Formats: sequence, C-alpha cells, structure tokens
Amino acid sequence: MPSVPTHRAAFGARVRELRTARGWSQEEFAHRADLDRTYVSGVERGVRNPTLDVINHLAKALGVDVMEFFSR
Amino acid sequence: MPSVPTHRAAFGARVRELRTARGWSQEEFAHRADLDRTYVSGVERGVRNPTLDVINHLAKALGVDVMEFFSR
DNA sequence: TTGTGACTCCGAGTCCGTG
DNA sequence: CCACGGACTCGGAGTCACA
Repeated sequence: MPSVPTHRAAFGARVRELRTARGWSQEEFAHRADLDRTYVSGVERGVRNPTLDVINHLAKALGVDVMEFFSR
Repeated sequence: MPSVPTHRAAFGARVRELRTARGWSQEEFAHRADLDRTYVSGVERGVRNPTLDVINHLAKALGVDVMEFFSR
C-alpha cells in the first residue's frame, strides 16, 4: 500500500483541476473553503485523508456537487 | 449547527439504502467491509464523519462507485 | 438486529515557518 | 505561488458492554 492511495490522488487531482479552472491560488481557495492553506495543499497531493465534512466544504466553495469529485 | 449535519445524514441514508437493497444486515455488511458493526451503524445515522478512505472502503464493499453515494 | 456511551490511540486539521 | 516540515489540538478510527 503506497503512502498516497490512488483514490486519494485522484480526488486531489480533481480538486486541483476544479480550483485552477477558476483561476484561484491554493491560498484563495483555502480562504473560500475556510480551511488551512497547507491542508488544501496536502489534499490536492493526496497525502491527506479528508473527512466527509471537509469534502462537502470543498464542494460548496467550488460551487459544485460532491459528485463532481468522483465523476469522469 | 445540528449535531447531525444534513449532508452526513443523507450520506448515511444512502449507505443504508444500498445495504438493505442487498438484503444485508449491518453485521453482514460490516464483516464484508471489514469494519465494526457499531461503526457502520454510526455512519448510517450520520453521527460519524467518515474519511475518504472509509468512504472508498464502503463503496468497494457495496460494489458501487463512490459517486453512487452522492447521486440522486 | 440495531442504537448508544464511553473508551484509547492516531490522524485530521491548524499555525508557524522554509526553499 | 507552491511543496514541505515541525509542533500542536481535538476529533475520527476502531472497539466494547449493554440496552
């Protein structure tokens, strides 16, 4: 088992994709999602294991449904 | 802020829906997912705030994509 | 068959900084 | 602008006895 599970990496990559598509820096996104900048960084790299609550926060900040993180 | 956020309750309800649709008890499901029965109970009631790793584990045990938890 | 309170332990999540 | 580290707090993971 790698230290960065594939499902986490995929999730993080999707978050990053949606964030950059909006032209936001990690810091601006973190502020909008009311989360720490370094934590968002960790989530996007797949090293962090976010909770359901955080996942919902991220979705809300991005203005998307949670489904978007797992589609495609 | 309620102690059981609506998005967690919705998630739990969806898990329960998928479990019962397979005719599984919490105990049987917990065994298949390699989790404790009481933990599964907490998730279904929205009391627990599962991590992305656990969410993926549940999806695998149910044989569905994680998307299924958030669709409809 | 399921809900619940209480428990331990480790990781979720924050805040400081660096290259 | 971002990756990464250290140190910290508190809440999630995982379990049990009991209702």
